[in-house]
Amino acid sequence: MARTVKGPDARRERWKGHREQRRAEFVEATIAAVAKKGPDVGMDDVAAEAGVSKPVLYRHFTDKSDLYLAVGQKATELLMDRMGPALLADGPIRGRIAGIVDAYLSVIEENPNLYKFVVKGSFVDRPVEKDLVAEDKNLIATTLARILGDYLRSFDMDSGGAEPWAHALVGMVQNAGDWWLDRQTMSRANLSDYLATLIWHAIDGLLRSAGIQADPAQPLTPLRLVD
Amino acid sequence: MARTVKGPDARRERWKGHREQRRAEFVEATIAAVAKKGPDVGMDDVAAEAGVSKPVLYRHFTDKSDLYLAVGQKATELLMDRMGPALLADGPIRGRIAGIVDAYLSVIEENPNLYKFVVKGSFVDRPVEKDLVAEDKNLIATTLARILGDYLRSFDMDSGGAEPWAHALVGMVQNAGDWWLDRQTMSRANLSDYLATLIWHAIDGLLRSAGIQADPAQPLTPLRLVD
DNA sequence: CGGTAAGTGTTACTTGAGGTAACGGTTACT
DNA sequence: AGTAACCGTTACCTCAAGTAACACTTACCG
Repeated sequence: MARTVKGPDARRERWKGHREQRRAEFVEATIAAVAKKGPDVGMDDVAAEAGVSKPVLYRHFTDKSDLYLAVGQKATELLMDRMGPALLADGPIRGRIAGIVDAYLSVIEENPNLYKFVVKGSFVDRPVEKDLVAEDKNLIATTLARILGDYLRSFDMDSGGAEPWAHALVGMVQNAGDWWLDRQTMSRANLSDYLATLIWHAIDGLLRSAGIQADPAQPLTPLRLVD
Repeated sequence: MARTVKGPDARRERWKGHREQRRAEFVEATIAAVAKKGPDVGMDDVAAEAGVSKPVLYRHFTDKSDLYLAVGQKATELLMDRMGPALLADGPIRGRIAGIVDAYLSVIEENPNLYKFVVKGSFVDRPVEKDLVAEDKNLIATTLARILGDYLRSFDMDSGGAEPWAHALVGMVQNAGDWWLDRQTMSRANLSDYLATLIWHAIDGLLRSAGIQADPAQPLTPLRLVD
């Protein structure tokens, strides 16, 4: 009798890990199928690529858009794994900027097909309720806004522009990245440097306009006031 | 005999203007239908909105994506009518920047639904061969690159960055605009000013780094060398 | 005025891809 | 032995894009 207490049924738990692994496997299959047949593959194609027939796919994903979201999640992970450290890294400001920009560019350079697939989003017919790309951009922009706001406040400057500026910077890097990905007319290092230069000058200009002379080779944090 | 030379047949020409007018009418109907039923309207809905049945629509548009392109074209016109003058306008550089940015923001502010419809592009199932949004961005970026390149060259500076910077600026304004359109937490004038400030500082910084002191209140052209 | 080339419009169909029903087999906990 | 989870299949349903076929109108053409 007492043994029935030990949990609903071990059979229910037995597969927990397995299901996730299977989903991941289908996500990979989708990416592979997209690489082969372009971004407008069908569910049949994906299933075939996974060596399986359609209903199996639908046991693991409720929907085409569910599958799309899973692929997007995977892409988000790839991106954030690289962006996170770059965003949090400490050090000279100019170098930090270049690091963040280059982290982004390296990810899209290494996974151009996946990137386009997720961003264009033409895989799903109906608009998806959860816009992963927008969420990612928001997450990055929010982080950036915090960093930037802190930075400005550390100089006792008005930080009202931090949020719009953060979103502006995100769009800036993304669009420049898109352009670069299409016609690769310069090296990644070159582009990173151009963009970092632009961003640094913008920030430097903001500080100058408040009468502050910042050194691009100096880290941010040491400058922070000790409240 | 000689009269047969005067053209194939007047009956063929009779409708030329009419067809275009009809297309425009359906484009309007599409915009209206989208406003009513969200961005995932069907062809039936559009036809109904126009007070007509589906095959009529298909006499004027080969395709759903053809209709989408026509709507996009219309949007492009709206945008370019406002951006063109702003881009070509002469005057103090700082004001020019603000003018260009504000021109863009005013268009998306006045036509938010149309803007989202065209940019999200979820109306078409299959990816469209002609990416209008990309084309528009390219056109603007190219114009910007020319202006910026000329400006830098007028100071005998390296203009290699003009192209990536132009694309960066386009993405910057677009993304900030998207963010602003979603949560309208500040006035348009405010955002324009923030963005213009950022851009001006970036440009000013580039010049400074070359030892040039530019005045934001001075127009560009007078500065140009007289070759 | 008869012929014809454009247009107007309709209802009823075909097609293709997303998604489901219903069925049977396998594994391993209870 | 029983059963709860999975594996997998073929054959179907559904819905929206796009088409076929048919009928009527207008006005140029000879």
